[in-house]
Amino acid sequence: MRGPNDPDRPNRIARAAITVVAEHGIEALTHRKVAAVAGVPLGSTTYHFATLDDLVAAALDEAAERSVTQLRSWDQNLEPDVDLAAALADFVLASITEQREHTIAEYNLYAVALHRPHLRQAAAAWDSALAELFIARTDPLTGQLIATLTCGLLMQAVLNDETPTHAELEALFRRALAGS
Amino acid sequence: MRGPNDPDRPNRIARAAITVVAEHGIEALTHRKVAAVAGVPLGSTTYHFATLDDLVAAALDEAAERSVTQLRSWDQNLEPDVDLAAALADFVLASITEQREHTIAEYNLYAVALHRPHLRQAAAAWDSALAELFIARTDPLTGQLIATLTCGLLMQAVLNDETPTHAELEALFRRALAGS
Amino acid sequence: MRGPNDPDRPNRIARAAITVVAEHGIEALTHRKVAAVAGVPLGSTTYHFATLDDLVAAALDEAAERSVTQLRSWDQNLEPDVDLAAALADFVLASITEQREHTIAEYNLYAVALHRPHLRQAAAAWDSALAELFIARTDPLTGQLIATLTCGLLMQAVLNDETPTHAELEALFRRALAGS
Amino acid sequence: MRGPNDPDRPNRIARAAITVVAEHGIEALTHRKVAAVAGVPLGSTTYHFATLDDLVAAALDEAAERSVTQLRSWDQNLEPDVDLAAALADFVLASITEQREHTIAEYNLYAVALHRPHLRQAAAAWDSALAELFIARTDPLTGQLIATLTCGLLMQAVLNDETPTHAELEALFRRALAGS
DNA sequence: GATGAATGAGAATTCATTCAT
DNA sequence: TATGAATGAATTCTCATTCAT
Repeated sequence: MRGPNDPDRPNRIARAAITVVAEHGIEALTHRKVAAVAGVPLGSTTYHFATLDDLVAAALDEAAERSVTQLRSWDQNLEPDVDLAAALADFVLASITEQREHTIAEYNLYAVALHRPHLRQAAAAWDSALAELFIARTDPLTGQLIATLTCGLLMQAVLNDETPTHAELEALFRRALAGS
Repeated sequence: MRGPNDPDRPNRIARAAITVVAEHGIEALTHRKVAAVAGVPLGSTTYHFATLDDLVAAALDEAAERSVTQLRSWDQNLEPDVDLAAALADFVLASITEQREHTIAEYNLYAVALHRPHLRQAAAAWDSALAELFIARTDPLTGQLIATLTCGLLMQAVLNDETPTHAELEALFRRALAGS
Repeated sequence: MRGPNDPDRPNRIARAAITVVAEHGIEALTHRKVAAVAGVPLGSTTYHFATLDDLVAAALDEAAERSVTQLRSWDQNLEPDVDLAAALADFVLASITEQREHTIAEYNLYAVALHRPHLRQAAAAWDSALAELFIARTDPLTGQLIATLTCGLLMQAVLNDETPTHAELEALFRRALAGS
Repeated sequence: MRGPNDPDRPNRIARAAITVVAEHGIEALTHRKVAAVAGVPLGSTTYHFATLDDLVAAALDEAAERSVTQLRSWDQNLEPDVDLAAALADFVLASITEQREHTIAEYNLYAVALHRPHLRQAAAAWDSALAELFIARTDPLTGQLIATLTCGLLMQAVLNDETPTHAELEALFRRALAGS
């Protein structure tokens, strides 16, 4: 259902906003571009998100939620006796290849949250979810370490034109997990 | 010297750009705001940086350079027998308190670099400098680990309203250094 | 009765329009604001007044009617041997204090009528009523003089931040009545 | 001189604003219409008058100033032994015929001033000028009476489709002057 | 070299109006 | 009948950029 009464329209608009941010950056996020990408009339974007701020907030929420959902699903699908270091390397690689657009959008939106206090909560939620999940699999200190490391890795990796190898990533995680 | 012939004007403009980005985000960076913050005429900003893109690039270069310079100076001033974990915790804390504006600007500018390939080099330089420096103090794997962890920590810390304690930071670094 | 079937709704909407005009001026009159002030759904304003022009016309009619009604009631309640100059001063004072909002709205709506020929009739009606009434109490020339003077006084008074004193107003009216 | 460097541009824009208001009312005053009437680029209107409020204020000032200037010039050109009642009738007639556009604009702008406190000063200045001038020719009470009467007459006359006759106006003024 | 006036392109946003329900 | 979701048109306003001085 994609007509004027599509109840999913707000979501579609938010997802389009994520795409625009991923492709052109937050400074290129305009109602017009989002409308074009979402395939909805211009008025529809302002109808559902009265101000650009609302749109950014919705996009940030949506991105964070999708991210956490994906992370949890990844976590739950791990084999019981999985090699965590290798699995984490897989996760990071997926995040910067197939999920690249999404990861880039997320970091952009995080950057926006830096100077919009009311968006910080959503941004912090992802960090917390990451940490909690890894803590559950290891211990508080190691979990936090892995979480923060992952955050840094993703950021550095999407910024670099060269994708790190699985071996490099795995070595880092193995090293981080070593002391536990 | 602050007149029309001040040879430091380009730098002053670039620094003003960093301030604007730190305070209002990249999407609020305009020639006008920069001119106002720098205390120079509007025409001066376009004279020295023909397009807004040039200005962003200059700001990113300046931010990265300042950051690396500061990092190196921190490194060189460390006592020979310093406790690295504690020193790193100090560094992170300073980055998110006294240097907060600068750190925020830096992450904003990195976010911009995500979708402007020609800016990525400058952004990646900071990552490299960080890694090299820590590698020199430890070993390749540990150094990379510490560098990436620092990157993640700064990002997370600057996003959170609560400043992490020195103890928490130190514990994380100590844990990361443990296996070396 | 204030539900969907309230037969007074059109009137309530028209009165809300007067309030909006009084507070923010004709250029701020929108269906949305009127709906909010009237406490009715947005659709209700367009249902009863298909276009904004219709709404303005209804507001002008309502304002003129209220004004005339009030004027007549004031006239009928005058003591037989009243001092007309003093009574007129009372009337003007009341118009720019208790009735201030209404007076302001009226002048705004008159201004609108200046370039909407079909609204001029309603606007002119108030002038006529005023004149007729004063003529009945005096003579054609004096009545017209008093009416026009009142019109000017209201406009000037409502534009000035300082309220004229009763004595000033009375003196003016007494002077105007002097020749009769 | 009508090019980009015409120093009279702000004035021309303000005058165009008066024309627009006179023809279509304050609610139709837009930067676009003013630019079209003034024959200047759209950007020029916002360059010289950053907000629509500024433009309205400039128009009001200009209208009030022109009005006062004209009034003073009329006053100074009166023959020493002129019949004031007849001269005033002439003045009013001219105001609603040749000067009709200007008079209408003025009343519109006064209406705007009703809910924009910072514009009221300019509006009140015209009233004061009118009163002072007539007071100088008569006495305080009569002068004020004539001034207010003139104000009311102009308002009523521009609102009516029928122009009052010279005789009617003269009779009113003669009656108002009678007691002096 | 330096400046700031000028302008055209494009932004967010608002809203009258329509129309399905 | 009554509503409010939806949209396209129009508005104010901002600004990068150009260019005469």
